[in-house]
Amino acid sequence: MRYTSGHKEITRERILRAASEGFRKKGADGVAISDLMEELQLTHGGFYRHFKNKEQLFVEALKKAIGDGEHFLKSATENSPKGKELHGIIATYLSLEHCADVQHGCPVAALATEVARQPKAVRSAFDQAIAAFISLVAPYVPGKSIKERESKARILFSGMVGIISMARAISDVAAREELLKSSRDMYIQAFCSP
Amino acid sequence: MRYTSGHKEITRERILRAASEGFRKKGADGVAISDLMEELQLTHGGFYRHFKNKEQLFVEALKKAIGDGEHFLKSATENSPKGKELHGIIATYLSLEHCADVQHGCPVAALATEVARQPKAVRSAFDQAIAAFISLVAPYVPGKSIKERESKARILFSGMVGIISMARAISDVAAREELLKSSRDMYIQAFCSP
DNA sequence: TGTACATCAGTGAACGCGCGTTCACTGATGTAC
DNA sequence: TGTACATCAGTGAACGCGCGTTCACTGATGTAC
Repeated sequence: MRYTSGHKEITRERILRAASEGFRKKGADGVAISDLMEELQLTHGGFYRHFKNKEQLFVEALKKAIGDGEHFLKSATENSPKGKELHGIIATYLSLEHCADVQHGCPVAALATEVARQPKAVRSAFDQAIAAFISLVAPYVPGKSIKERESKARILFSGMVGIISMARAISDVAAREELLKSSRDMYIQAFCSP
Repeated sequence: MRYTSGHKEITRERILRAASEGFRKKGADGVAISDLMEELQLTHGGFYRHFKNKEQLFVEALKKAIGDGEHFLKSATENSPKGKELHGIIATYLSLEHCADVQHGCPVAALATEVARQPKAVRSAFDQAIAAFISLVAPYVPGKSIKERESKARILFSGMVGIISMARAISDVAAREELLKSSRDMYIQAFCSP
């Protein structure tokens, strides 16, 4: 072979990373394969040595983004002081930094309205993302039963997704920051007290 | 002229209505001008007698959808029993019917993540939609000052947008209905008590 | 009232571009002998 | 150890399609005279 062993897998990973950021930043229809490959100093023809087609790329890129999100969330809660985990999650999720950094942020907040129109394979991956978030967050949400904690976690997550996607759509900077700040306060108050 | 006076404006309105529903259902990139015109039994060439280009169509269609939303909201609150207006707004917005009927539903919930990537003209229209919703809803939100009511209305709206767009993205029907039901209860409880 | 011309909403062929996908080819390395 | 052949990640031209946009044309009605 022309390249060292493991080379192919490395290239595949590079494509996936670029795609997972590209899709979040530019949307499901906003990423052209030729641009994506060019970004990695490759030509578009080689893409099909790694993926069957663009849909497969989208699904795998979404899963990658979800995996990153889980990892981030896990390490964030582990590094939070005991009893302050949920507070930390909310403050981070609704931060100016997360809002400004679409390409590295939560894929659900970046792609929610578009995913609703995607084929089944994509939507199933999405279901997984939500389930993952819920099971990671639920333990820190106050509530009498697991069911209640999970239900609250779902509402919290959906709400925060809405805030971030709205904040990104708003063109007025001051209004955006005000929304983030006030919702952060309100969500912490609503979800972090027993 | 070949057509009766007022004919042109009627056609323009028909195009706008079809577009405003089409964009909500299929997304900003999902509506082809030729399909849109065919739906109205017209040919694609005539489109440019009515609109400069597709971007203008999108902006005007979005504004139309926003106008419809305001109208709907206004009549809904007027027909609610006194003191129950906010309860009615939340229950309607988070209903199964609204969730299932994207094309006639809230344009913000249908297009939020895509609008963030659109040009300024679109995003300004979006800002207006939010402002309109807020000023219509704020009077019914409990709070000490106008500022507090408006701030709460913004958080409520963003949260509901998130719930609906997530519910639509989720492929599992039972999970979707559970999310809508439980969030409806929680939002009513959180926002409708003084 | 009748005739000639202007208007303009709508038609449909054509253009150009972007983009997903295919395919014959390259050339460095691995393997068989 | 050396030679012949196979492999396959990556190349870049080419294909085909969808779609936004343009444009010469149509033909019924309005207007000027």
